[in-house]
Amino acid sequence: MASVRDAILDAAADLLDHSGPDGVTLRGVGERAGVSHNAPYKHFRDKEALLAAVAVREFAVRRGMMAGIVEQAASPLGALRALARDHIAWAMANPYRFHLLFGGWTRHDDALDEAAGTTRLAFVDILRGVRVQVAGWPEDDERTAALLMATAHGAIDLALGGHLAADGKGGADPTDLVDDLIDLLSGARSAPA
Amino acid sequence: MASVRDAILDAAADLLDHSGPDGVTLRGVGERAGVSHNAPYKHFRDKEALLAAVAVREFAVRRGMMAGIVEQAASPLGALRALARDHIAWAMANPYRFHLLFGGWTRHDDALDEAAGTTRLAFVDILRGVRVQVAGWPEDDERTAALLMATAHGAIDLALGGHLAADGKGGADPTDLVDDLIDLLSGARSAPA
DNA sequence: ACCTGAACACCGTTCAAGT
DNA sequence: ACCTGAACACCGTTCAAGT
Repeated sequence: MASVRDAILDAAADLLDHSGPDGVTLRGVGERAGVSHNAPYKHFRDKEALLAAVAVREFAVRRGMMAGIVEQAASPLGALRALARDHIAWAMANPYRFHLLFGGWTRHDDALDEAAGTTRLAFVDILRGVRVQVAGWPEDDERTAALLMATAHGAIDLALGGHLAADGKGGADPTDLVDDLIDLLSGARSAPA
Repeated sequence: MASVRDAILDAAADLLDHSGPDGVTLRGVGERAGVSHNAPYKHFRDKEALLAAVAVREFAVRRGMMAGIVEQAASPLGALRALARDHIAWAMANPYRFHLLFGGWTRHDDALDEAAGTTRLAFVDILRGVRVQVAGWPEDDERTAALLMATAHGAIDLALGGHLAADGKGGADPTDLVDDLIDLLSGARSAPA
């Protein structure tokens, strides 16, 4: 085991976390993985395909985390709140991975599309449970999922970019904002106050 | 007029729109502006400072657009909805500019910080008017602004990345999602349905 | 099938000059 | 003060070889 392919993926993920996508150089990956600077080309079409493979692997890990959180939650609404907290904490701690998974992909990749789609459907499934539990919750789970994903994604991206200053009055971190939205969806009036 | 500095900024903005930040090469900028490939260094510290200057200029243009839209609106709530539509349309039509202005900035830049801050405050001012007009609207304008910005930003970024497929059931474009949130904030129950 | 080393066409940035 | 051309240290990618 511990194939060269896996060593290359590990090296790429490491470099990504420490220096961002531009820091993932094929030469650096090769050195870290103990192979030549273009050995990666025997396993991945090019740098973009290598990063896509890193993303697919991380999507699987995230899906596993989600399942564990849902299992331990006391209620669907509790699961939703725990998922949001976990997702935000993961993104803030791993900004480059977050951007890799949920940012724009330059090229279409079937495996990546499927990994993202499966993860999204798992989330919609959880929302179905919330709707049944919470009176007055919106009917359209796909649309509510899109709204929650948009707010969480935007809050994270703005916070990472420093556009969501938590200092001074009115400061709110991503978790606060998503909690506000969940309150609104639950029917509590004047949630952000 | 038409200083070399402006010609360099125009060239950089052009290249950005057509090929993204990686497509903004100093050599390309120089050629397009009719100067050598390192003349830009006499006007900007480096490539990052050049892009920051492009962003500052675009922030000013956007602020002017905002003012015009607010002037023409029939009510504060109408102004908010029109602003959201305009912002989303601008971002979807100019994805690289959107990412440049609202994505992460690698380095701190005073002019950029001020341009973004001024634009944000203008938006908070508009929300104050909405709160007065709409009964039941949340009290904390800064926080409501953050929530609206997060949702719009996230919806745009996900849509640009193809993560918000409008095909199939449950599809929703960014404008729909922001409208849903405004409905929720306005007190309409079960908005997304 | 998997890997290597040399090579090519790019980059951003620096520097010694020029006006 | 503003600009240029050569040069340096990088990149991603390709290719002819090697096992």
